[in-house]
Amino acid sequence: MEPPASPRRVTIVDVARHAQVSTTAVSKVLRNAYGASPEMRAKVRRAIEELGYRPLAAARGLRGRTYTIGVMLPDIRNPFFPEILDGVTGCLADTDYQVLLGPGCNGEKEEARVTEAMIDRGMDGLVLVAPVSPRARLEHVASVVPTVVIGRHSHSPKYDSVADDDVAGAALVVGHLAALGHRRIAHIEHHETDPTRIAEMPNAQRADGYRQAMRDLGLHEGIDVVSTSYTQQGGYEGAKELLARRPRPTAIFAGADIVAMGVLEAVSEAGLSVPGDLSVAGYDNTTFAALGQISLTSVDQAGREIGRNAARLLLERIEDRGKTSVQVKLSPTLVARRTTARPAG
Amino acid sequence: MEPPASPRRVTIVDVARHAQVSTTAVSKVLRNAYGASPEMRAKVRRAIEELGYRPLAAARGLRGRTYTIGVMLPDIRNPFFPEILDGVTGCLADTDYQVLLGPGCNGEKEEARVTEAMIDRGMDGLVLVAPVSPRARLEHVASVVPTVVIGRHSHSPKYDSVADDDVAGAALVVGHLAALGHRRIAHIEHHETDPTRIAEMPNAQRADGYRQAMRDLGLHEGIDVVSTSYTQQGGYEGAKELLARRPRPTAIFAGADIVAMGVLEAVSEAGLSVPGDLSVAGYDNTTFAALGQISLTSVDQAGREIGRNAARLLLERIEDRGKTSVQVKLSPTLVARRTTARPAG
DNA sequence: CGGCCGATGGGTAACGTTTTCCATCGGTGG
DNA sequence: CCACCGATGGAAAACGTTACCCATCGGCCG
Repeated sequence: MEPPASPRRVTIVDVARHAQVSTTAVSKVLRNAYGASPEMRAKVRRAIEELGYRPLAAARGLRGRTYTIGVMLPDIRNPFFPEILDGVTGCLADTDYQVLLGPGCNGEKEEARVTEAMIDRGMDGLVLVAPVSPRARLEHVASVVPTVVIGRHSHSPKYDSVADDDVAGAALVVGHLAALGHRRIAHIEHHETDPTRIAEMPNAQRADGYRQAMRDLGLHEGIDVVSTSYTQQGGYEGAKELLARRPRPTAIFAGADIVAMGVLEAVSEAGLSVPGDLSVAGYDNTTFAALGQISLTSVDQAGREIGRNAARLLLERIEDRGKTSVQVKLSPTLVARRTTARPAG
Repeated sequence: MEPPASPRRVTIVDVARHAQVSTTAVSKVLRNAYGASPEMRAKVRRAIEELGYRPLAAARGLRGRTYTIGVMLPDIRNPFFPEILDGVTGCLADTDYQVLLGPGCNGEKEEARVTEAMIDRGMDGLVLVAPVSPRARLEHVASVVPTVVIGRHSHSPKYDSVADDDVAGAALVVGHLAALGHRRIAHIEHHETDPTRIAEMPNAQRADGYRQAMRDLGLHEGIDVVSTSYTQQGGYEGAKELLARRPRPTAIFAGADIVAMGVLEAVSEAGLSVPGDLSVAGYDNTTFAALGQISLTSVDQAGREIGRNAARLLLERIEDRGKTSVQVKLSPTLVARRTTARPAG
């Protein structure tokens, strides 16, 4: 009575038979390959339509491509990453490629597992967003499959990279606060331990950019950096420490929005008001920052633009694996909101 | 000088040769299949280790499984979904299965594209989180590949479903507000148009639960529902409308946290204070809600538990595609925070 | 008119696994 | 001692697609 559970998938053979041509011909049409006349293409396309044929990626992957791009995000929770993803998918929407994401992975081990899994699944290209793995690991991945790395300030000949200019971003914040009249501007950074990564990571760049901007503005004496981590907890602890200073800083530049959230919590707990007693700025311009209740001054990284560039570079590299690597550096912009104002007094 | 770009991947044949056995034997070991002695297993495993062999999922998929589970999330931005994802990956961590995510897809068309893509890629099972596609579509997917649906209150014989008891969740909120002394408790719902979906969608259930709870508590006259959408904008507009009522409601139950964010914005714009002039509650207990600056009373859906259940059911269904379908309904809990209090006067 | 060439179409061997057999072998019950 | 049996191992045929190469066929050039 019931139709059989799995009515066997339509294959390229079915299409070929239905269109009265060879499987080779169908394959050529599928790939827009050379060697098929317009009439043939039309005939085959009709047959594909009529039969509802869809090529099986696994089978394609065995010989050619899987038409799949893998994107590795370090943390799904970070509201900055969806922007990047939108840029990537947007750029790939008109192509035959399909984007698949790895599950959030924090830590080298998880990263390795996910990248391996993607390679095993024959992905045609990988986009690694803010990976924490050492550079050698990234280069190994890139030697196996076309790869674009987002958010690392590295210049590898093996892969392309796209990143924001974090030094400039930090300078924007410092400049903004200084223009408001702040002198004692403190910074909360993410503590980096691994020496092989230290120069490449955005957090290090932001801290460097902060120091440099302070010096450039003649605020050398106001430099004050606390090392915790890019988490809400890290922001809370960092702020606790900074609020105990005498004299107290009049502004805190948190290295990430989530850090700023922790700062705001500590500040409110201390009975101080923002921006009356203290200005606070974040980084990433996440959804949090834009919320009316928070309205956090932050740095916007143009995530969509980053994603778009990454996708474009990846497609180019898939077409020509030997091409010389490219580094794209984009300029962030400042979004001033209600957590920053002139210092009191 | 340089090693060749792609030093050919290690295949099962290499392993077989290295271990001096047949490829069949290696395959058996890989799949823990019957017909291999302990010594043989040890020998093969050693060879795998020494050669760093990893099976190619694409090739496996052609005959057997790809050991890949696809998870479709409707919107990466919604901070509730990562919880579910954690539950799924956690449950699958000890297995050979790898989770891959579809990119955020809002709308039926995108959903169809992503599910098709996953099927084409030979995924062994699918987890669909809060899909908006009509039921017939879901059943079609489920007939092709083992599927678990999260967040739809449907009872299909073709797929398992896991959902929260949204009626109970709404009752928790109403009960909480009523216990605080509120009588005029308004609700902002997501407007559902499609009649085939209406009973299944969580938003409809929440609205129903709200009405029912109000009646049960004798607050029939206080029932007031505004239909907008589950977005910040929807919350903003809905609140505008509700704040214009005379008498004004003393509490607003937003159908989702993101809606509550819009409500808070409108309330603050109107010069009213929360919870002094108005209590506000959300739903989903997202990261937003927990932020100290927001501290929104919300309903926690135990996302991790949902994900865990979904993964478990999916594994069972992969093992036995014919098994009768199961519906799991979990109980939400209320998280009272600082946006709800006794009404003034 | 013969040879060559570009355009078109197809035959067939991969690709790396799993699956379905079949063979062997030592032991065991009759 | 023979037939049978469970345990073990392997040969070979799938799986659905693409890549490589060859065949054919007009037309065109010399």
